[in-house]
Amino acid sequence: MKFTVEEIKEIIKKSGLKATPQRIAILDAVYTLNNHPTAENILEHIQTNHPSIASGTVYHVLDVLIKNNLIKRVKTEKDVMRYDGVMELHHHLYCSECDIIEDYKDDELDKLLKNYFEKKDLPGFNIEDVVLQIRGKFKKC
Amino acid sequence: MKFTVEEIKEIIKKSGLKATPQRIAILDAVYTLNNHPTAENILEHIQTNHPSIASGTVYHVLDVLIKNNLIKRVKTEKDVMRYDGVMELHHHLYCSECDIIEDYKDDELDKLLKNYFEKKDLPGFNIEDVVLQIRGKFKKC
DNA sequence: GTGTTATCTGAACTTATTCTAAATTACATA
DNA sequence: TATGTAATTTAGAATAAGTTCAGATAACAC
Repeated sequence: MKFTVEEIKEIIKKSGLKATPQRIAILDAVYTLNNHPTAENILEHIQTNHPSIASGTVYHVLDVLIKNNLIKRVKTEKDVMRYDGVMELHHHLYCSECDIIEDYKDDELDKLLKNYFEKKDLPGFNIEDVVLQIRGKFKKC
Repeated sequence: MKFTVEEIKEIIKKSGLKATPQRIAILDAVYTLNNHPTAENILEHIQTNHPSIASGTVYHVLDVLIKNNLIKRVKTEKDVMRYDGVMELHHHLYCSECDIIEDYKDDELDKLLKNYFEKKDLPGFNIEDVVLQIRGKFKKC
């Protein structure tokens, strides 16, 4: 997922947000650091070109981007938050050895789940989306 | 899931651990506070009967219980960790309005997933288990 | 170009969790 | 039942992620 600065600016504006350099840099970082970066990772990455962006700004901008559906938080078992710029439905491979979280996408699986949950009614609960946590180990680990 | 103190003691010893009062109280709390408690919730709960258990002990004991497969961490989008005493395979309903995480268990679903992942080979990854994050909203919320 | 309002900065603050060194205790063995 | 020892717990200090705030700055509609 690689966009030009202009494209990122457009994405931000389309959500009704002001396209500040900070927001552009941070959204660009989430797109570029493809492996579900932490706020710390993002801060580090943007510091090369934008040495003066405050860490508080990174957290604040990330929240704004989440509220406007431009990025998502990733569920983990750690107390550091991680972010995801891929908004289309996809699943996650979690490695028990390393911190890498990899995307997993398969239409057959999504159809299977859609079918299942259309038949199955969960009383008292309205489903918005269903994401698989596929836990295991990368062979290289 | 309700056990007597003696039963909990047995569960701990069966894992080769010393059955200290702290471990018994904390594991009991995880079982009793059924809705995926935080360390804070656990500390609060045990303080009634064990006012002197240190908060550091709670964190440490929880780690020990995890390492010995007596409890699990629950993946969330928050920076507070939550714990789960139910070790058999099950899925989770996450509410977007409140902090409740509810268990979801269905054999049909598990069969479906088992089938799918037996056919599908994820190259470079060995699957240990697959848990669904079912995101949505409780009707009461 | 200007004004208004949203946004950003930097530093202080909060809070969950970890660390550490000394004190205590479970339990195997005598 | 008493004892020794290694494991565990304690209390409090340390850490680090994330939040807050008031003043400074800047985006963009006009």
